[in-house]
Amino acid sequence: MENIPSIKPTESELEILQILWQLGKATVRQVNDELSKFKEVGYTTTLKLMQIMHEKHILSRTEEGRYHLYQAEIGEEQTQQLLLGKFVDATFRGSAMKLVMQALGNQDVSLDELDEIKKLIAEKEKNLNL
Amino acid sequence: MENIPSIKPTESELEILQILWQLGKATVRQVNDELSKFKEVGYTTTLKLMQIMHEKHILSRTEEGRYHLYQAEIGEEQTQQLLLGKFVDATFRGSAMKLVMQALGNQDVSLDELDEIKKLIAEKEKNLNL
DNA sequence: ATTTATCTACGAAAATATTCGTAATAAAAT
DNA sequence: ATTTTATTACGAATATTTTCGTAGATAAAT
Repeated sequence: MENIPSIKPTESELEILQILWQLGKATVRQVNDELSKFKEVGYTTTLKLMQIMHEKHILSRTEEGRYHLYQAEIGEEQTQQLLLGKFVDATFRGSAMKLVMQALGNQDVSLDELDEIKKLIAEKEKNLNL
Repeated sequence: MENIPSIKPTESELEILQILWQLGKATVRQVNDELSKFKEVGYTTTLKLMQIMHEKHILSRTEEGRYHLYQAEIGEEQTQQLLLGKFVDATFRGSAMKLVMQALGNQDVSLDELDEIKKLIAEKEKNLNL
């Protein structure tokens, strides 16, 4: 880990990353099984994608006997941060504020979660006031 | 307007939409000039894209003498909402909460803006408590 | 009136992303 | 031992997105 991602994973790559962030290490078969739960995808398609991701150093892999164990080389939060920045720029013209307002306004967020957000805001305000 | 967007504009299309949302109506030349401020792009490239967007009913156009005036057919907030939903799913596994936390934590948000967000949260809580 | 500049239409090239077929290999099952 | 199954490697086909060259038309400039 610890390779600041500067290139954006594609959508398919992100799907695979999500699975690997959850599983830690996994074989192509495992990843493909997970993918198959929500989309039709051939085994060799997944394989090829993971090989490409390996070439790009998005994934590392170790040989375990006959097969390969793959692992994400870029961190989840790190990647989310990168994608979030680009998304804010492209979709909200750089205004994180607008994005947050829309997300709070229209996506599902529970009371407890709102509380957590309030805490975070309080923290932030404290820091900004220094 | 009033055509709920279900297809996602591509990145280039979104760039053009951003400009048209700002300008209202505009010619290809105007849009291309705006685009040129932050990226190299040939006139015919922009033209072609806008023609394609017109075919897809993302843009409407009226003929004014020799040239065309284009206008966004899908609303800004509507589109942001659509893209936000997909983005939350793809990047934050559906958790708007996580997205908001990350956005507040790491993107630039001012004190005033935090205040606004607090107000929105208070509103939301009121509604949820009913 | 001719030339120059500007616009649209169109097709196709280039770049990028996704999918999959086939072959080689090795393990597992019969 | 042979067959079946599962795996990787590889190349190429397909699909999608982006870019741009060329041609035709019309207005503007000379």
